[in-house]
Amino acid sequence: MLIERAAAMLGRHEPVSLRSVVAGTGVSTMAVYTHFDGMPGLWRAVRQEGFARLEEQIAAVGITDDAVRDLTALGVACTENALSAPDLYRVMFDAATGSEDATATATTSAAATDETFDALVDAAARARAAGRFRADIDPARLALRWRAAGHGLTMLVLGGVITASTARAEAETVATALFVDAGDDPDRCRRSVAAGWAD
Amino acid sequence: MLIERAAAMLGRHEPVSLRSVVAGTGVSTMAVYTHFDGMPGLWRAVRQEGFARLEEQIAAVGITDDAVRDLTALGVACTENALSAPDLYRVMFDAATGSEDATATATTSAAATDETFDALVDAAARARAAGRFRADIDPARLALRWRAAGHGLTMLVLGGVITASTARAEAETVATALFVDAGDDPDRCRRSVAAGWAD
DNA sequence: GCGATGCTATAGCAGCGCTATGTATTCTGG
DNA sequence: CCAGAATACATAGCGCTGCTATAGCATCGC
Repeated sequence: MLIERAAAMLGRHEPVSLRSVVAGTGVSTMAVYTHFDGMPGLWRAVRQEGFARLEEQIAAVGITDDAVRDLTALGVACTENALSAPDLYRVMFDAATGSEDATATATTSAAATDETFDALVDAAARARAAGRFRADIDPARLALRWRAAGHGLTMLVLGGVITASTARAEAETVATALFVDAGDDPDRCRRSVAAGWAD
Repeated sequence: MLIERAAAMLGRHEPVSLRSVVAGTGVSTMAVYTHFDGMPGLWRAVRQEGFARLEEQIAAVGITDDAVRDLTALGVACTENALSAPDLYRVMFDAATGSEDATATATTSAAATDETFDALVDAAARARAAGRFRADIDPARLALRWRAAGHGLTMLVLGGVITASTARAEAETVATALFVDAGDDPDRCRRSVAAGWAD
């Protein structure tokens, strides 16, 4: 399928153009228009494919009785997904790539993000129910803070500003700071966060 | 100059192309090649212009005796700079935009980031010297955490995933969590962070 | 004054996304 | 089972992109 092909070319740092993506497949450029309504539609499909892969990786994170570990591990899964396919990640979250209308991209990203984001919110809610976080903590807000911080570190890695190992170390500190701020016990939080990276 | 023109067109959401940027200026397309070595060079120049403006806005943040407030305010200045010119911010930090070689963009961003980043590191160092942070805190690492979190929230706003007001609220919580984690007194930290937004 | 050097304008290249058009193929109704 | 309708296809070409080769012009050193 053209979507997988586009994603593969993206990973190989090859330019993905209307003509290059259909070259060798035997199909013509018109197929892109009948199936995807043009290149913006193909980018949209690639974006959804990226979110599907992210969702898959998110689902692979097991649920344990340590919800704080789970919450950490979910964030780690997002980051690992991004670093394993940087260009795809950029297509997913950067409205400029694919030169599509920014608002359309935003809608797609926001909707697709919600699904993968639910897992983090659930983990945060479970942690609160287990007494790890204060009762007045909004799980969605806490998950957003954690996800946004990870997203920022990831984007800086993708932009070449910092290295992946630096981001890894700082993410651990940030996670601990956020979760302790939400009410978790510092020592216990540190252990849970560390466990979140231990596969 | 073509750089300002390109930045202005970027802000007006107009497509910035070789021909469109020179249209009306009287100069020919060749000027872009003699002065900027092609479109990638022009994007590089626009990026530097963006960092210059950011540096200007960073410099406008006054130094007070409350270094934590200053550190917060510097992060706020970065965010405000981004939201006031979203497309320019994307060009600055997104390697894909301008379709330049990713590594070259990374080098430019990393180097230019260092200069604007120094102000945050200095503020963090002053806060540590004032006893607000623990002695074992690395100012550069703490500043990176704060900046990365703000960057992540900003990118999500630019991507349409969250609103600016949501980012504003979460940034305050994140800043407090990070600075308290670094050793600051919770109540005092909250006041300083809040003051960071109060212009 | 004059040759040399550097900048500029023009024309044209290959590539891009996209569309109009004619053809083939596949569903659908009787 | 077959005619008619609807859909998907390949081709050719449009206007645009970044870029470059060439020719003309200005300026500077001597």
